[in-house]
This record gives sequence, structure tokens and C-alpha cells, in this order.
Amino acid sequence: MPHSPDPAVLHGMPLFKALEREALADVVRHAQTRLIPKGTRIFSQGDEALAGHALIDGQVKIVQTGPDGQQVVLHFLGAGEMFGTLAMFMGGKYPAEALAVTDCVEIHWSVPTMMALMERHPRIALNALSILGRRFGEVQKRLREISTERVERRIAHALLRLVRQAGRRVETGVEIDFPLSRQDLAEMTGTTLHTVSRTLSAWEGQGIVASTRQHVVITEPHRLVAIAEDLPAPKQKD
Amino acid sequence: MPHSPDPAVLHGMPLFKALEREALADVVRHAQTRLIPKGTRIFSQGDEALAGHALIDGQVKIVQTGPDGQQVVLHFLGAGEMFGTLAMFMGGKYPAEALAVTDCVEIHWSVPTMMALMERHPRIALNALSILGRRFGEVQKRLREISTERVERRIAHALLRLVRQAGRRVETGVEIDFPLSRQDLAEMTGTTLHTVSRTLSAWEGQGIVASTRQHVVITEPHRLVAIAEDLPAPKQKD
DNA sequence: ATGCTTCTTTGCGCCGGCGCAAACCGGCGC
DNA sequence: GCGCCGGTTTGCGCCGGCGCAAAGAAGCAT
Repeated sequence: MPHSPDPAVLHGMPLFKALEREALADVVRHAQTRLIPKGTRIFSQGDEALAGHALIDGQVKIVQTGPDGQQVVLHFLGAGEMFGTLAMFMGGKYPAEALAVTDCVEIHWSVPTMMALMERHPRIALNALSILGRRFGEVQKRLREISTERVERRIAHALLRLVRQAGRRVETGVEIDFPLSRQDLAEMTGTTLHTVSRTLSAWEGQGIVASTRQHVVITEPHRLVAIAEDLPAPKQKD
Repeated sequence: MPHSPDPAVLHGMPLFKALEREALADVVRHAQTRLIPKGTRIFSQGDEALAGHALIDGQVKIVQTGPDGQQVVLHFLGAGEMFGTLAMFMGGKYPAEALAVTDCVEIHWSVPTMMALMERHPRIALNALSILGRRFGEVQKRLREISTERVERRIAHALLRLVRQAGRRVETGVEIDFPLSRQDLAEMTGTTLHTVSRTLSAWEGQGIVASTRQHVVITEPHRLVAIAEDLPAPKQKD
């Protein structure tokens, strides 16, 4: 059954950064914990937004679906990140759906609770603005990328972004630490799984990446960066 | 020289909605007004973010430039809207540049001032979240559009968006109420001015729009909606 | 008017990337 | 083991839209 989470966990989260002990206790008191098995849809696009969510453990992907069923992967997120929080400011409906790609632990607050918390502790609202602002900038950057860059570079960017978010060092390079299909990559970069597959195959032939089903390891990150940034000489060492 | 603006103007702005008289006075006391001639660059991408801005009158476009000079028009905004506000939450640098497309009147606050205001009046922070949330949703929607839809539909969407923001009824239809070049449209939709030109010409031939240089009138909005939404039958009447 | 600049239109050729379709591969249940 | 299913690869043909280039128009300045 749901119970209050450890305050220490919250304190590490950007949303609750720099809160006094007392405020933090207030936040904890109103939180609800939930275990979410892999594959669960945490919420659906268009649902009435019920709460702000914070991921304690696991990974979640945020997918938006268009009128004709075309999907776009908007975001992958990991432990410590918030999601669905902005929905309560956007007409009260989730603008996308959240899927647990691994087993997850999340805490959430009801909308009125969160609102009240923010009124009581302005710091939280400011933190939220800070987070949202950063995310906003990222989305804008992606918008520029997708409207001005070719597919290959977009895929490179997407992979690098994922590495930054969920990269884990392994002996052969950096691995993206959750199931990631060609289709997912296609939906993040506005292309098709065919093209993604072809591109990865090409890179694999050049020893830049190594991929199996749902799984990608970047063996030569610097060369991927070179592709993403369109550098002339893919240096061997830096 | 700069002076304090009329409180009534502020009260109509989403950021200061539902503020008590006293709080509003506080806000006004710290605001600075500025006149900006058409064509001025209000701030540049990468500049240290100095202030939150609010447009009292005129129109502004927000443009992001990529490493190789490729540009994207992120937003057009009109009287009553805020801009550059999120920059202070994004590492303190403007993520894009703001250009006055008409003569403008703006008010602004320094970053510390605005921060202090938000601490003192949480309502402002909540309003900011609300605005930012809405904008965020729009950008996400645009991201989906641009990655899944073909050029023609993207242009249609862009025009409709502009009509919503700056549409003015005229006898022949709805006019977009500021200078808008083919190049601008191209940069909003991730295509080239050539393609935009061709598309508009085609629509002009069908009597859907009428355009001159820097100026577009939509004569048959419903048919444009039909294109944007990919409806089968472009009904003549609804 | 006369030119100059800026924006726009249009033709033409090419190519990146999509769409379809078929084969392949690895894992899982039976 | 065997077959099935979901993910992946690859070939092939086509086409939307880009790029180049050149020629209009519409303002603006002199």
C-alpha cells in the first residue's frame, strides 16, 4: 500500500531543492508512493491530470499521439525527474501519455495538493519554473534540429541525448540503459524505423555503434559527436 | 525616459492575473517601460538574460539560430504577452533572439527584481507556470506536427496558428496583421522559401488565400483547416 | 523617372528518404 | 525441439521537396 517516501530522496530532486526542513516535511506528508510494473501506462493522453509525478526509480517514456495515430517520443526520463507536472497548468489534461519502460517507483500529488504546496512554499514554484524552463529550451532546440537538420544528424543527436540521460559505461563503450527499439528512435527523430535501421547498420559497419534488438551501445562516442555537429575530421582521440 | 506603466494594463496580462491591488502596485513600482522602434533587436541569442519582458503594444518575433546559421521562427507574439521570461530560468542566457517586427512598447524587470516579486507573491510564479505550461504544450504539438506531417499541412497549420494570434477580419477574409515573408513561414515550418512560395501560389490559384509581399490574407479559412486536418471533403459551408 | 534592393515566383534536375514487401533473427511458450 | 511473434534488415522504385539559377515585381532612395 502507498506510504510516505523518504525525505532524503525528495531533497535530491530539483523540484524540492533548497527547501527548509519544515517545508520538505510538508511535502512528504502529502505525497503518495506507487509501484508500477514495466509496461504499465501511467497515464494516457487526454486524461484528466490528477497529479504531479516524480520518478524515484525506473525509466519512463513520454509519447504524444497525433489525430491519425502518428506517435512521437517526446522524452525519456529516469530516477529523480518529474513528469506530468505541467499538465495541471495546461487545461488540466495530460498532453501525452507516460509509459513505464522498466519497473518503476513513483510518488505523486493531487493537483490541489500541489497547488497548495506551491502557494505555501514559493520556492517550489520557482524550482518548477526552473525545471520547466530548461525543458522548454530543450524542446525548442529539438524543434530547430528537426526542422533544419538531415536525418543522420538528428539520429546522432537523439542517441547522444539518450546517452546523457541514461548512459552507462560498459567495457565496449557507453550503453543506453533501457529497451530502445528502432521504432522509438524513429519517433524521436521524425523519421521511419527503416531509415533508422539503415543508418545504424551503416554506423555499425564503421564501428561507431553496436546494436542488438532494443539495445544500443555507442562504441565511439566522439565519432557520433562528429556526425551530430558535422565536424570535418572525425578525430580518433581528443 | 522610462516610467511606470498603467496598472490596468498589467492587470489584463496573464502573468499578473488575480493579483491583489497591493501586489500589483508592487509589480508596477519595479517595472521599466521602453519604446522600441520597428526592426530593433530587443535581445540576442546567448546574451545574458537581463529581465523578464512584457509587450504592451506591437509585435515581436522570436528566432532561434543554429550553429551553422540556420534559423527557426519559434514564436510570434503580440500585445499583452510575455517573453524572455523563461530565460532567467534557463542558465541565465537567452535561448533565442527577439526582433520587433513593428514599433513596440515593452516593460521589463531585472532578473533579481522578478525573482523577488515571485517570492513575495507566489501567485505570479503560479501564473508563470501556467503560461509556460501552455507554451510548452504548443511547442510539443509543433514538434509532433513537424516530425510527422508533410510540408503542405505544416504550412496550413502555421498560417492558422498565426491567424489565431494575430488574425484581423477584413472584408475578403482574415488577414495576418504584420509583415510576414515567405522566408519567415519557411523558418516556422522547417522548409524553404521556395516551397512556401509554390504552396501559397497553388492555394492562391484555388482562391484559398491571397498574398502580396510580406502580407497574407486567408480568404477561405475553412478550406485551410481542411488541408491542415486532412479532412476528406473540403466543405464549402459549415 | 531611374536605378537599387529586397522579396517573390517559377523552371528544372537531382537525391534523400519513404513506402512496400520480403526475408531474417532471436526469444518465448508449448 | 518446433512454431510463432515481434523486432530488424535490406532491396527496390518512386516522389516530395530541396538546390540552383534566373527572371519578375514591388518598394525605396536619389
